[in-house]
Amino acid sequence: MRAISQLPVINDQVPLSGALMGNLSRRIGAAAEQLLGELGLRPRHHIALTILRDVGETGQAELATILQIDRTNLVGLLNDLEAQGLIERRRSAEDRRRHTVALTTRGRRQLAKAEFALLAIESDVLSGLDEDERRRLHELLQRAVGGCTGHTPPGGGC
Amino acid sequence: MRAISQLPVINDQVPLSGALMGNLSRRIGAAAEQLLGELGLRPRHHIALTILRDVGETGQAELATILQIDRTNLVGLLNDLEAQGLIERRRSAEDRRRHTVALTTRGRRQLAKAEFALLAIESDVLSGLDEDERRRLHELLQRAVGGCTGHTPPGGGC
DNA sequence: TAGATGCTTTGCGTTTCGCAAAGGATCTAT
DNA sequence: ATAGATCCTTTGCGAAACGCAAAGCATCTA
Repeated sequence: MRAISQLPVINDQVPLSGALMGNLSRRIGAAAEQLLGELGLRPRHHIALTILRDVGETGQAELATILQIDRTNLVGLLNDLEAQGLIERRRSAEDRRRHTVALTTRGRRQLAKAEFALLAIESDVLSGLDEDERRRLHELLQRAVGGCTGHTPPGGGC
Repeated sequence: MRAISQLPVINDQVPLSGALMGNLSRRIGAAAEQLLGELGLRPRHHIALTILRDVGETGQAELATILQIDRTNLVGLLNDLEAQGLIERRRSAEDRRRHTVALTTRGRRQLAKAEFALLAIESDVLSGLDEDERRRLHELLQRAVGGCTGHTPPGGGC
């Protein structure tokens, strides 16, 4: 979490927003990583939990696609989460080969806890903006992500 | 460029902007990486060039601090750039132990070229926003980065 | 019954970093 | 001047994060 690609500080002379967003999200990310660590999670665990909450129970193959990681690596990730009791693997009733993954109540609580703490981090990093501006920023970002919102389908592209 | 931590797609139920910015900057980053590759640059090269343009001629130790990377690794990065004639190492007149680094004219041109192309990428990724909204987004981001703008001093924090 | 599919495990190779050690050049202090 | 620090460079080691391929088990489909 200290690589060059992780903490560039760019004074964009050309109106490039990408660098600014990258900078801010990295600052947030750095703080978030530490915070999540205290909860026994790594960033990717948090991401996986979030996705699981949003899409609901899913098969592993699909989950790997959404997360854009290799299936074999997803296994280890899920093992971690399962060991902490945050998710459950269930055999699908229709196709008993499949393992379906779902958040447990404990997982839901942990996720909520993490997000509450993350909110505090953001307030801190975005302290240059007042309440109203933060709202507008969030709204603009959502519209920007828009178009291809809702967990980029298998293709990924947008 | 396909790691899990690189392409999370989060539907923030809690108003978290970090995830959204991360998402957008990663989309931009992915396209940027390819584009830069065609110019013979890697993202970190681009970052280094940008910093060099902004801060002007600097010693390597200071540069490493700004970039938040190890001095020993900076050497290789500079070797790459020097091999392409984008930067120059000069021995400092005051302290001949020091190597001072500066953009060459060629480096300046290459950087301008890269930024022009990056602008096109952003327009594409931010197509959900109109001209005016993009301006506002950029302004908000700058204000957010603000507070501790100007290349985070050695401490880094902000 | 044969073949395909889904999850898991293991192991290999790559890339990217930080860090430590050592050497040459040069500055600073005594 | 001589000793010690400082700056850059090189080399090598080790860790972490991934992709990928191979193989096994359970299960579905034809």
